[in-house]
Amino acid sequence: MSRDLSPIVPDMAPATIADIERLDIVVRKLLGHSRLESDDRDALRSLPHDLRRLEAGDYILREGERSDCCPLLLSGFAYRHKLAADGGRQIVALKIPGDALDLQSLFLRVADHNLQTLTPAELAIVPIAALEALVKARPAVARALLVDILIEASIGREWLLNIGRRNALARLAHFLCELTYRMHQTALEPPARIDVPITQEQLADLLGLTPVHINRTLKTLEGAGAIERSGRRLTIGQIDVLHRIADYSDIYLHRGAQSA
Amino acid sequence: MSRDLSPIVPDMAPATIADIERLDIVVRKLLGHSRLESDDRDALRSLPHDLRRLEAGDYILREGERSDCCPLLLSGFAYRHKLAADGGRQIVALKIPGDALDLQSLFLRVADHNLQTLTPAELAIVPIAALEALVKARPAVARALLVDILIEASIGREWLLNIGRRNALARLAHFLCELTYRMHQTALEPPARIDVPITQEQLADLLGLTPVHINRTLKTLEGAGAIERSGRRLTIGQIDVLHRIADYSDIYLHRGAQSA
DNA sequence: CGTGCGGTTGATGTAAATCAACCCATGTGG
DNA sequence: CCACATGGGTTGATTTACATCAACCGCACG
Repeated sequence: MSRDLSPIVPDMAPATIADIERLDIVVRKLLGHSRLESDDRDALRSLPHDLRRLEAGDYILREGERSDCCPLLLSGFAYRHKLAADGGRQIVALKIPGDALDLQSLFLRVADHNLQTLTPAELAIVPIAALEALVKARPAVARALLVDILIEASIGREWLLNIGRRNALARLAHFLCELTYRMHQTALEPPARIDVPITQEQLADLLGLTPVHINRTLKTLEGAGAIERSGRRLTIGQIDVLHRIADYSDIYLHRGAQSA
Repeated sequence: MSRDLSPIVPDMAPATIADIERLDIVVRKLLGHSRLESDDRDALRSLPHDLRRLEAGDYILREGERSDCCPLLLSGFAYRHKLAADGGRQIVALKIPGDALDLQSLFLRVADHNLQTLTPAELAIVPIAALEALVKARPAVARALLVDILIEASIGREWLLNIGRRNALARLAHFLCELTYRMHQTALEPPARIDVPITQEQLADLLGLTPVHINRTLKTLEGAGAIERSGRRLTIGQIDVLHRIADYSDIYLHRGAQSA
Protein backbone atom coordinates (compact mmCIF):
# COMPACT_ATOMS: atom_id res chain seq x y z
CA MET A 1 0.00 0.00 0.00
CA SER A 2 2.69 2.46 0.84
CA ARG A 3 4.05 1.74 -2.62
CA ASP A 4 0.82 3.08 -4.03
CA LEU A 5 1.30 6.41 -2.37
CA SER A 6 4.58 7.25 -3.99
CA PRO A 7 3.88 7.87 -7.68
CA ILE A 8 1.77 10.97 -7.43
CA VAL A 9 1.01 12.72 -10.68
CA PRO A 10 2.96 15.96 -10.42
CA ASP A 11 0.64 18.14 -12.49
CA MET A 12 -2.45 17.35 -10.50
CA ALA A 13 -5.72 19.01 -11.32
CA PRO A 14 -6.75 21.84 -8.99
CA ALA A 15 -9.36 20.99 -6.42
CA THR A 16 -12.99 20.88 -7.53
CA ILE A 17 -16.03 21.94 -5.53
CA ALA A 18 -16.46 18.44 -4.13
CA ASP A 19 -12.80 18.34 -3.14
CA ILE A 20 -13.12 21.55 -1.22
CA GLU A 21 -15.75 20.07 1.04
CA ARG A 22 -13.48 17.14 1.65
CA LEU A 23 -10.67 19.11 3.26
CA ASP A 24 -13.02 20.92 5.60
CA ILE A 25 -12.22 18.50 8.39
CA VAL A 26 -8.55 19.42 8.16
CA VAL A 27 -9.33 23.11 8.43
CA ARG A 28 -11.54 22.44 11.46
CA LYS A 29 -8.73 20.52 13.09
CA LEU A 30 -6.32 23.42 12.65
CA LEU A 31 -8.89 25.93 13.87
CA GLY A 32 -8.96 23.95 17.08
CA HIS A 33 -5.66 25.53 18.03
CA SER A 34 -4.89 28.30 15.52
CA ARG A 35 -6.64 31.32 14.14
CA LEU A 36 -6.89 31.36 10.36
CA GLU A 37 -8.40 34.08 8.21
CA SER A 38 -10.99 33.06 5.65
CA ASP A 39 -8.54 33.30 2.75
CA ASP A 40 -6.10 31.07 4.61
CA ARG A 41 -8.90 28.59 5.16
CA ASP A 42 -9.89 28.73 1.52
CA ALA A 43 -6.32 28.21 0.42
CA LEU A 44 -6.12 25.10 2.59
CA ARG A 45 -9.43 23.79 1.32
CA SER A 46 -8.42 24.17 -2.28
CA LEU A 47 -5.16 22.29 -1.95
CA PRO A 48 -4.79 19.95 -4.92
CA HIS A 49 -4.93 16.37 -3.78
CA ASP A 50 -5.66 12.82 -4.67
CA LEU A 51 -8.31 10.89 -2.78
CA ARG A 52 -7.31 7.42 -1.63
CA ARG A 53 -9.39 4.83 0.18
CA LEU A 54 -7.57 2.29 2.33
CA GLU A 55 -8.61 -0.90 4.09
CA ALA A 56 -8.10 -1.42 7.80
CA GLY A 57 -4.50 -2.42 8.45
CA ASP A 58 -3.01 -0.98 5.26
CA TYR A 59 0.42 0.54 5.62
CA ILE A 60 0.80 4.20 4.70
CA LEU A 61 4.52 4.45 5.39
CA ARG A 62 7.17 2.11 6.75
CA GLU A 63 10.15 2.78 9.01
CA GLY A 64 13.22 3.51 6.91
CA GLU A 65 11.19 4.47 3.86
CA ARG A 66 11.16 7.87 2.32
CA SER A 67 7.89 9.61 1.52
CA ASP A 68 7.35 12.25 -1.11
CA CYS A 69 3.82 13.30 -0.46
CA CYS A 70 1.78 14.48 2.45
CA PRO A 71 -1.25 12.40 3.44
CA LEU A 72 -4.13 13.99 5.36
CA LEU A 73 -6.59 11.76 7.18
CA LEU A 74 -10.14 12.60 6.13
CA SER A 75 -12.03 9.75 7.72
CA GLY A 76 -11.18 6.69 9.77
CA PHE A 77 -8.30 6.20 12.18
CA ALA A 78 -4.59 5.57 11.75
CA TYR A 79 -1.62 5.09 14.04
CA ARG A 80 2.15 5.28 14.24
CA HIS A 81 3.99 2.35 15.70
CA LYS A 82 7.48 1.01 16.34
CA LEU A 83 8.75 -2.51 16.85
CA ALA A 84 11.20 -3.77 19.46
CA ALA A 85 13.76 -6.47 18.80
CA ASP A 86 11.69 -9.15 20.54
CA GLY A 87 8.69 -8.39 18.34
CA GLY A 88 7.00 -6.21 20.90
CA ARG A 89 5.06 -3.40 19.33
CA GLN A 90 4.37 0.06 20.67
CA ILE A 91 1.82 2.38 19.16
CA VAL A 92 3.30 5.86 19.59
CA ALA A 93 0.49 8.02 18.19
CA LEU A 94 -3.15 7.72 17.24
CA LYS A 95 -4.41 9.89 14.42
CA ILE A 96 -8.03 10.86 13.96
CA PRO A 97 -9.93 12.47 11.08
CA GLY A 98 -8.53 15.88 10.21
CA ASP A 99 -4.97 15.03 11.23
CA ALA A 100 -1.99 15.49 8.94
CA LEU A 101 -0.24 12.14 8.93
CA ASP A 102 3.25 12.94 7.82
CA LEU A 103 4.44 16.49 7.92
CA GLN A 104 7.88 15.42 9.06
CA SER A 105 8.85 13.70 5.82
CA LEU A 106 9.08 17.17 4.35
CA PHE A 107 12.17 17.67 6.45
CA LEU A 108 13.61 14.29 7.40
CA ARG A 109 15.06 11.82 4.96
CA VAL A 110 13.53 8.60 6.24
CA ALA A 111 10.62 7.63 8.46
CA ASP A 112 11.49 6.58 12.01
CA HIS A 113 8.25 4.68 12.53
CA ASN A 114 5.49 2.82 10.72
CA LEU A 115 2.22 4.44 9.80
CA GLN A 116 -0.81 2.22 9.37
CA THR A 117 -4.57 2.53 9.17
CA LEU A 118 -6.59 1.28 12.11
CA THR A 119 -9.92 1.26 10.31
CA PRO A 120 -10.95 1.72 6.70
CA ALA A 121 -9.87 5.26 5.95
CA GLU A 122 -9.89 8.02 3.36
CA LEU A 123 -6.73 10.01 2.74
CA ALA A 124 -6.13 13.18 0.80
CA ILE A 125 -2.70 12.84 -0.75
CA VAL A 126 -1.21 16.29 -1.21
CA PRO A 127 1.89 16.72 -3.36
CA ILE A 128 4.76 18.19 -1.43
CA ALA A 129 5.24 20.98 -3.97
CA ALA A 130 1.69 22.19 -3.41
CA LEU A 131 2.10 22.13 0.32
CA GLU A 132 5.41 23.96 0.15
CA ALA A 133 3.88 26.63 -2.06
CA LEU A 134 0.99 27.06 0.34
CA VAL A 135 3.27 27.34 3.34
CA LYS A 136 5.45 29.86 1.57
CA ALA A 137 2.55 32.02 0.49
CA ARG A 138 0.66 31.90 3.79
CA PRO A 139 2.62 32.31 7.01
CA ALA A 140 -0.48 31.76 9.13
CA VAL A 141 -0.95 28.33 7.60
CA ALA A 142 2.71 27.50 8.11
CA ARG A 143 2.39 28.50 11.70
CA ALA A 144 -0.75 26.44 12.19
CA LEU A 145 0.97 23.36 10.82
CA LEU A 146 3.95 23.93 13.08
CA VAL A 147 1.65 24.27 16.08
CA ASP A 148 0.09 21.00 15.00
CA ILE A 149 3.50 19.33 15.08
CA LEU A 150 4.23 20.80 18.51
CA ILE A 151 0.94 19.60 19.92
CA GLU A 152 1.54 16.08 18.64
CA ALA A 153 4.87 16.17 20.46
CA SER A 154 3.11 17.34 23.61
CA ILE A 155 0.68 14.44 23.35
CA GLY A 156 3.66 12.12 23.06
CA ARG A 157 5.08 13.49 26.29
CA GLU A 158 1.79 12.94 28.05
CA TRP A 159 1.79 9.35 26.77
CA LEU A 160 5.24 8.90 28.29
CA LEU A 161 3.84 9.98 31.64
CA ASN A 162 0.83 7.75 31.11
CA ILE A 163 2.80 4.63 30.27
CA GLY A 164 5.68 5.31 32.62
CA ARG A 165 3.79 6.26 35.73
CA ARG A 166 0.13 5.30 35.72
CA ASN A 167 -1.40 1.90 36.46
CA ALA A 168 -3.43 0.02 33.91
CA LEU A 169 -6.81 1.40 34.96
CA ALA A 170 -5.79 5.05 34.99
CA ARG A 171 -3.79 4.53 31.82
CA LEU A 172 -6.75 3.20 29.91
CA ALA A 173 -9.09 5.84 31.31
CA HIS A 174 -6.62 8.55 30.36
CA PHE A 175 -6.44 7.36 26.79
CA LEU A 176 -10.21 7.28 26.48
CA CYS A 177 -10.46 10.80 27.89
CA GLU A 178 -7.92 12.07 25.42
CA LEU A 179 -9.69 10.44 22.53
CA THR A 180 -12.97 12.02 23.57
CA TYR A 181 -11.49 15.50 23.79
CA ARG A 182 -9.72 15.19 20.49
CA MET A 183 -12.79 13.88 18.72
CA HIS A 184 -14.88 16.73 20.06
CA GLN A 185 -12.36 19.21 18.77
CA THR A 186 -12.88 18.40 15.11
CA ALA A 187 -16.52 17.43 15.25
CA LEU A 188 -19.05 19.79 13.71
CA GLU A 189 -21.32 19.07 16.66
CA PRO A 190 -20.18 17.17 19.73
CA PRO A 191 -21.06 13.51 19.20
CA ALA A 192 -23.24 12.16 22.00
CA ARG A 193 -21.22 9.02 22.42
CA ILE A 194 -17.90 8.04 20.99
CA ASP A 195 -17.34 4.69 19.43
CA VAL A 196 -13.81 3.33 19.84
CA PRO A 197 -13.10 1.04 16.90
CA ILE A 198 -9.97 -0.57 18.29
CA THR A 199 -9.23 -4.15 19.23
CA GLN A 200 -8.03 -5.09 22.67
CA GLU A 201 -4.72 -6.14 21.20
CA GLN A 202 -4.24 -2.69 19.68
CA LEU A 203 -5.17 -1.07 22.97
CA ALA A 204 -2.50 -3.24 24.58
CA ASP A 205 0.11 -2.09 22.07
CA LEU A 206 -0.97 1.49 22.64
CA LEU A 207 -0.72 1.39 26.42
CA GLY A 208 2.22 -0.93 26.94
CA LEU A 209 0.07 -3.74 28.37
CA THR A 210 -1.11 -7.20 27.30
CA PRO A 211 -4.42 -7.97 25.58
CA VAL A 212 -5.46 -10.16 28.50
CA HIS A 213 -4.90 -7.39 30.98
CA ILE A 214 -6.69 -4.89 28.76
CA ASN A 215 -9.64 -7.22 28.76
CA ARG A 216 -9.80 -7.33 32.53
CA THR A 217 -9.25 -3.59 32.85
CA LEU A 218 -12.04 -2.89 30.38
CA LYS A 219 -14.33 -5.02 32.53
CA THR A 220 -13.42 -2.92 35.54
CA LEU A 221 -14.14 0.29 33.66
CA GLU A 222 -17.44 -1.14 32.52
CA GLY A 223 -18.28 -2.10 36.09
CA ALA A 224 -17.57 1.50 37.12
CA GLY A 225 -20.02 2.72 34.48
CA ALA A 226 -17.32 4.56 32.57
CA ILE A 227 -17.78 2.69 29.33
CA GLU A 228 -20.28 0.43 27.62
CA ARG A 229 -19.64 -2.66 25.58
CA SER A 230 -21.79 -4.91 23.48
CA GLY A 231 -20.05 -7.60 21.51
CA ARG A 232 -16.92 -6.10 20.09
CA ARG A 233 -18.27 -2.58 20.25
CA LEU A 234 -16.73 -0.24 22.78
CA THR A 235 -18.34 3.13 23.50
CA ILE A 236 -17.42 5.83 25.96
CA GLY A 237 -20.20 6.32 28.46
CA GLN A 238 -19.62 8.64 31.39
CA ILE A 239 -16.68 10.83 30.61
CA ASP A 240 -16.68 12.26 34.13
CA VAL A 241 -16.07 8.83 35.59
CA LEU A 242 -13.11 8.36 33.25
CA HIS A 243 -11.92 11.81 34.20
CA ARG A 244 -11.87 10.95 37.87
CA ILE A 245 -10.17 7.60 37.38
CA ALA A 246 -7.44 9.07 35.19
CA ASP A 247 -7.18 12.34 37.09
CA TYR A 248 -7.29 13.86 33.65
CA SER A 249 -6.21 17.35 32.69
CA ASP A 250 -6.23 18.45 29.06
CA ILE A 251 -3.81 21.36 29.09
CA TYR A 252 -1.33 19.27 27.13
CA LEU A 253 -3.72 19.35 24.16
CA HIS A 254 -3.21 23.12 23.94
CA ARG A 255 -6.73 23.82 22.80
CA GLY A 256 -7.06 27.27 21.28
CA ALA A 257 -3.43 27.59 22.24
CA GLN A 258 -1.61 29.63 19.71
CA SER A 259 0.40 32.37 21.40
CA ALA A 260 1.08 35.92 20.15
CA MET B 1 14.63 30.62 39.19
CA SER B 2 12.20 30.60 36.35
CA ARG B 3 11.19 34.06 37.52
CA ASP B 4 14.67 35.24 36.75
CA LEU B 5 14.41 34.27 33.13
CA SER B 6 11.44 36.39 32.26
CA PRO B 7 12.52 40.04 32.49
CA ILE B 8 14.96 40.12 29.62
CA VAL B 9 16.29 43.53 28.63
CA PRO B 10 14.79 44.11 25.19
CA ASP B 11 17.58 46.28 23.79
CA MET B 12 20.31 43.78 24.44
CA ALA B 13 23.84 44.47 23.34
CA PRO B 14 24.96 42.60 20.23
CA ALA B 15 27.17 39.60 20.79
CA THR B 16 30.82 40.20 21.52
CA ILE B 17 33.75 38.07 20.42
CA ALA B 18 33.61 36.02 23.61
CA ASP B 19 29.88 35.46 23.13
CA ILE B 20 30.44 34.16 19.66
CA GLU B 21 32.60 31.35 20.91
CA ARG B 22 29.94 30.51 23.43
CA LEU B 23 27.26 29.64 20.90
CA ASP B 24 29.56 27.40 18.92
CA ILE B 25 28.21 24.34 20.65
CA VAL B 26 24.70 25.18 19.42
CA VAL B 27 25.90 25.49 15.85
CA ARG B 28 27.68 22.13 16.14
CA LYS B 29 24.51 20.55 17.42
CA LEU B 30 22.54 21.81 14.42
CA LEU B 31 25.27 20.74 12.01
CA GLY B 32 24.75 17.23 13.32
CA HIS B 33 21.60 17.03 11.25
CA SER B 34 21.44 20.06 8.97
CA ARG B 35 23.67 21.74 6.46
CA LEU B 36 24.32 25.41 7.18
CA GLU B 37 26.38 27.79 5.10
CA SER B 38 29.05 29.81 6.87
CA ASP B 39 26.98 32.99 6.91
CA ASP B 40 24.11 31.06 8.51
CA ARG B 41 26.49 29.72 11.12
CA ASP B 42 27.86 33.19 11.79
CA ALA B 43 24.38 34.61 12.14
CA LEU B 44 23.59 31.96 14.71
CA ARG B 45 26.80 32.55 16.59
CA SER B 46 26.23 36.26 16.82
CA LEU B 47 22.74 36.01 18.25
CA PRO B 48 22.38 38.53 21.07
CA HIS B 49 21.95 36.75 24.35
CA ASP B 50 22.32 36.89 28.07
CA LEU B 51 24.51 34.35 29.85
CA ARG B 52 22.98 32.73 32.91
CA ARG B 53 24.54 30.23 35.29
CA LEU B 54 22.20 27.91 37.15
CA GLU B 55 22.62 25.48 40.02
CA ALA B 56 21.66 21.84 39.74
CA GLY B 57 17.91 21.47 40.21
CA ASP B 58 16.96 25.03 39.28
CA TYR B 59 13.72 25.38 37.37
CA ILE B 60 13.91 27.00 33.94
CA LEU B 61 10.20 26.83 33.18
CA ARG B 62 7.15 25.42 34.93
CA GLU B 63 4.07 23.73 33.53
CA GLY B 64 1.33 26.28 32.93
CA GLU B 65 3.78 29.16 32.78
CA ARG B 66 4.40 31.29 29.77
CA SER B 67 7.91 31.98 28.56
CA ASP B 68 9.06 34.95 26.54
CA CYS B 69 12.61 34.04 25.77
CA CYS B 70 14.48 31.16 24.27
CA PRO B 71 17.10 29.44 26.43
CA LEU B 72 19.94 27.51 24.81
CA LEU B 73 21.89 25.00 26.87
CA LEU B 74 25.63 25.74 26.62
CA SER B 75 26.97 23.43 29.30
CA GLY B 76 25.52 20.98 31.78
CA PHE B 77 22.36 18.90 31.50
CA ALA B 78 18.67 19.67 31.81
CA TYR B 79 15.45 17.73 31.51
CA ARG B 80 11.74 18.05 30.92
CA HIS B 81 9.38 16.32 33.30
CA LYS B 82 5.72 15.91 34.12
CA LEU B 83 3.95 14.94 37.32
CA ALA B 84 1.11 12.49 37.79
CA ALA B 85 -1.69 12.98 40.28
CA ASP B 86 -0.17 10.54 42.78
CA GLY B 87 3.11 12.43 42.78
CA GLY B 88 4.79 10.10 40.31
CA ARG B 89 7.23 11.91 38.10
CA GLN B 90 8.21 11.13 34.53
CA ILE B 91 11.18 12.69 32.82
CA VAL B 92 10.12 13.07 29.20
CA ALA B 93 13.29 14.47 27.65
CA LEU B 94 16.95 14.89 28.50
CA LYS B 95 18.77 17.89 27.06
CA ILE B 96 22.51 18.03 26.58
CA PRO B 97 24.88 20.91 25.77
CA GLY B 98 24.01 22.53 22.47
CA ASP B 99 20.29 21.84 22.73
CA ALA B 100 17.66 24.54 22.41
CA LEU B 101 15.51 24.16 25.50
CA ASP B 102 12.27 25.83 24.58
CA LEU B 103 11.55 26.54 20.98
CA GLN B 104 7.89 25.66 21.44
CA SER B 105 7.04 28.62 23.64
CA LEU B 106 7.41 30.73 20.54
CA PHE B 107 4.20 29.15 19.30
CA LEU B 108 2.26 27.79 22.27
CA ARG B 109 0.76 29.92 24.99
CA VAL B 110 1.75 27.88 28.05
CA ALA B 111 4.26 25.18 28.87
CA ASP B 112 2.91 21.64 29.11
CA HIS B 113 5.81 20.39 31.20
CA ASN B 114 8.49 21.47 33.65
CA LEU B 115 12.01 22.25 32.58
CA GLN B 116 14.77 21.89 35.14
CA THR B 117 18.56 21.66 35.26
CA LEU B 118 20.06 18.30 36.13
CA THR B 119 23.53 19.63 36.84
CA PRO B 120 24.98 23.11 37.20
CA ALA B 121 24.44 24.63 33.78
CA GLU B 122 25.07 27.64 31.61
CA LEU B 123 22.26 29.00 29.46
CA ALA B 124 22.27 31.53 26.69
CA ILE B 125 19.01 33.42 26.98
CA VAL B 126 18.01 34.68 23.55
CA PRO B 127 15.23 37.25 23.22
CA ILE B 128 12.38 35.99 21.13
CA ALA B 129 12.52 39.03 18.85
CA ALA B 130 16.11 38.27 17.91
CA LEU B 131 15.32 34.66 17.20
CA GLU B 132 12.29 35.59 15.12
CA ALA B 133 14.36 38.02 13.11
CA LEU B 134 17.04 35.40 12.51
CA VAL B 135 14.52 32.80 11.41
CA LYS B 136 12.85 35.26 9.09
CA ALA B 137 16.10 36.35 7.48
CA ARG B 138 17.61 32.87 7.15
CA PRO B 139 15.40 30.04 5.92
CA ALA B 140 18.20 27.49 6.38
CA VAL B 141 18.38 28.30 10.07
CA ALA B 142 14.62 28.12 10.38
CA ARG B 143 14.70 24.75 8.74
CA ALA B 144 17.49 23.49 11.00
CA LEU B 145 15.54 24.50 14.08
CA LEU B 146 12.44 22.77 12.76
CA VAL B 147 14.43 19.62 12.09
CA ASP B 148 15.67 19.87 15.66
CA ILE B 149 12.08 19.93 16.91
CA LEU B 150 11.19 16.94 14.75
CA ILE B 151 14.15 14.93 15.99
CA GLU B 152 13.24 15.61 19.59
CA ALA B 153 9.77 14.29 18.82
CA SER B 154 11.33 11.20 17.24
CA ILE B 155 13.39 10.61 20.36
CA GLY B 156 10.19 10.87 22.38
CA ARG B 157 8.62 8.13 20.27
CA GLU B 158 11.62 5.89 20.82
CA TRP B 159 11.29 6.50 24.56
CA LEU B 160 7.68 5.38 24.35
CA LEU B 161 8.84 2.12 22.79
CA ASN B 162 11.57 1.85 25.39
CA ILE B 163 9.33 2.38 28.39
CA GLY B 164 6.32 0.58 26.98
CA ARG B 165 7.98 -2.54 25.65
CA ARG B 166 11.47 -3.16 26.97
CA ASN B 167 12.46 -4.67 30.30
CA ALA B 168 14.50 -2.79 32.86
CA LEU B 169 17.89 -4.00 31.65
CA ALA B 170 17.34 -3.25 27.97
CA ARG B 171 15.65 0.00 28.88
CA LEU B 172 18.60 1.26 30.84
CA ALA B 173 21.10 0.07 28.25
CA HIS B 174 19.11 1.80 25.53
CA PHE B 175 19.15 5.08 27.36
CA LEU B 176 22.90 4.89 27.88
CA CYS B 177 23.43 4.10 24.20
CA GLU B 178 21.34 7.07 23.17
CA LEU B 179 23.20 9.37 25.51
CA THR B 180 26.52 8.22 24.10
CA TYR B 181 25.46 8.83 20.51
CA ARG B 182 24.04 12.22 21.27
CA MET B 183 27.09 13.31 23.21
CA HIS B 184 29.36 12.28 20.38
CA GLN B 185 27.32 14.30 17.95
CA THR B 186 28.11 17.67 19.50
CA ALA B 187 31.57 16.87 20.80
CA LEU B 188 34.53 18.48 19.06
CA GLU B 189 36.35 15.18 19.41
CA PRO B 190 34.65 11.96 20.55
CA PRO B 191 35.14 11.71 24.31
CA ALA B 192 36.83 8.45 25.30
CA ARG B 193 34.38 7.74 28.08
CA ILE B 194 31.16 9.39 28.97
CA ASP B 195 30.34 10.41 32.48
CA VAL B 196 26.65 10.22 33.36
CA PRO B 197 25.97 12.78 36.08
CA ILE B 198 22.54 11.54 37.05
CA THR B 199 21.25 10.08 40.29
CA GLN B 200 19.59 6.69 40.45
CA GLU B 201 16.36 8.37 41.42
CA GLN B 202 16.48 10.52 38.28
CA LEU B 203 17.25 7.47 36.17
CA ALA B 204 14.19 5.86 37.70
CA ASP B 205 12.00 8.84 36.81
CA LEU B 206 13.45 8.79 33.32
CA LEU B 207 12.80 5.12 32.66
CA GLY B 208 9.55 4.57 34.53
CA LEU B 209 11.17 2.39 37.21
CA THR B 210 12.03 2.68 40.91
CA PRO B 211 15.37 3.82 42.33
CA VAL B 212 15.83 0.45 44.02
CA HIS B 213 15.33 -1.40 40.80
CA ILE B 214 17.66 0.96 38.96
CA ASN B 215 20.28 0.18 41.53
CA ARG B 216 19.99 -3.55 40.96
CA THR B 217 19.89 -3.14 37.20
CA LEU B 218 23.01 -0.97 37.26
CA LYS B 219 24.76 -3.72 39.15
CA THR B 220 23.79 -6.18 36.44
CA LEU B 221 25.12 -3.86 33.74
CA GLU B 222 28.32 -3.45 35.68
CA GLY B 223 28.63 -7.20 36.02
CA ALA B 224 28.28 -7.48 32.25
CA GLY B 225 31.14 -5.02 31.83
CA ALA B 226 28.91 -2.47 30.11
CA ILE B 227 29.46 0.33 32.61
CA GLU B 228 31.84 1.27 35.38
CA ARG B 229 31.05 2.78 38.73
CA SER B 230 33.12 4.18 41.52
CA GLY B 231 31.31 5.83 44.35
CA ARG B 232 28.52 7.90 42.85
CA ARG B 233 30.27 8.21 39.53
CA LEU B 234 28.76 6.33 36.59
CA THR B 235 30.69 6.02 33.33
CA ILE B 236 29.86 4.22 30.15
CA GLY B 237 32.38 1.50 29.47
CA GLN B 238 31.82 -0.87 26.59
CA ILE B 239 29.27 0.66 24.28
CA ASP B 240 29.08 -2.52 22.21
CA VAL B 241 27.87 -4.48 25.23
CA LEU B 242 25.16 -1.90 25.84
CA HIS B 243 24.32 -2.06 22.16
CA ARG B 244 23.76 -5.78 22.29
CA ILE B 245 21.73 -5.69 25.48
CA ALA B 246 19.47 -2.94 24.18
CA ASP B 247 19.41 -4.15 20.60
CA TYR B 248 20.08 -0.55 19.79
CA SER B 249 19.56 1.17 16.45
CA ASP B 250 20.09 4.89 16.09
CA ILE B 251 18.10 5.69 12.99
CA TYR B 252 15.58 7.54 15.13
CA LEU B 253 18.26 10.15 15.89
CA HIS B 254 18.23 11.12 12.18
CA ARG B 255 21.92 11.90 12.10
CA GLY B 256 22.84 13.99 9.09
CA ALA B 257 19.24 13.55 8.18
CA GLN B 258 17.93 16.62 6.50
CA SER B 259 16.10 15.74 3.32
CA ALA B 260 16.00 17.70 0.05
C1' DC C 1 31.23 15.98 64.02
C1' DG C 2 26.82 15.41 63.19
C1' DT C 3 23.46 15.41 59.37
C1' DG C 4 21.49 14.24 55.23
C1' DC C 5 21.32 12.66 50.67
C1' DG C 6 22.25 9.13 47.68
C1' DG C 7 23.27 4.49 47.42
C1' DT C 8 22.90 -0.57 48.86
C1' DT C 9 20.72 -4.67 50.40
C1' DG C 10 17.30 -8.12 51.86
C1' DA C 11 12.47 -9.54 52.70
C1' DT C 12 8.07 -9.29 51.11
C1' DG C 13 4.09 -7.84 48.24
C1' DT C 14 1.61 -7.23 43.93
C1' DA C 15 0.30 -5.61 39.35
C1' DA C 16 0.65 -7.32 35.31
C1' DA C 17 2.53 -11.09 32.25
C1' DT C 18 2.20 -15.57 30.76
C1' DC C 19 0.05 -19.88 29.79
C1' DA C 20 -3.75 -22.40 28.37
C1' DA C 21 -8.36 -23.20 27.46
C1' DC C 22 -12.55 -22.15 25.64
C1' DC C 23 -16.27 -19.11 23.54
C1' DC C 24 -18.55 -16.77 19.97
C1' DA C 25 -19.41 -14.14 15.81
C1' DT C 26 -18.33 -13.83 11.24
C1' DG C 27 -17.05 -15.34 6.98
C1' DT C 28 -16.08 -19.01 3.50
C1' DG C 29 -16.05 -22.93 0.76
C1' DG C 30 -17.88 -27.35 -0.16
C1' DC D 1 -27.03 -24.84 4.28
C1' DC D 2 -23.92 -26.77 6.94
C1' DA D 3 -18.68 -27.69 8.16
C1' DC D 4 -15.24 -25.42 9.52
C1' DA D 5 -11.68 -22.02 9.90
C1' DT D 6 -10.42 -17.64 11.95
C1' DG D 7 -9.86 -13.65 14.65
C1' DG D 8 -11.25 -11.44 18.46
C1' DG D 9 -12.69 -11.91 23.15
C1' DT D 10 -13.12 -14.17 27.92
C1' DT D 11 -11.63 -16.65 31.87
C1' DG D 12 -8.86 -19.07 35.42
C1' DA D 13 -4.32 -20.71 37.14
C1' DT D 14 0.23 -19.63 37.62
C1' DT D 15 4.51 -17.01 37.26
C1' DT D 16 7.40 -13.04 37.34
C1' DA D 17 9.37 -8.57 36.99
C1' DC D 18 9.26 -4.95 39.42
C1' DA D 19 7.46 -2.24 43.52
C1' DT D 20 7.35 -1.58 48.22
C1' DC D 21 9.08 -1.57 52.78
C1' DA D 22 12.68 -1.14 55.92
C1' DA D 23 17.24 -1.03 57.31
C1' DC D 24 21.72 0.39 57.04
C1' DC D 25 25.95 2.47 54.88
C1' DG D 26 29.15 6.09 53.66
C1' DC D 27 30.65 10.10 51.62
C1' DA D 28 30.23 15.12 51.33
C1' DC D 29 29.59 19.16 53.54
C1' DG D 30 28.24 22.75 56.59
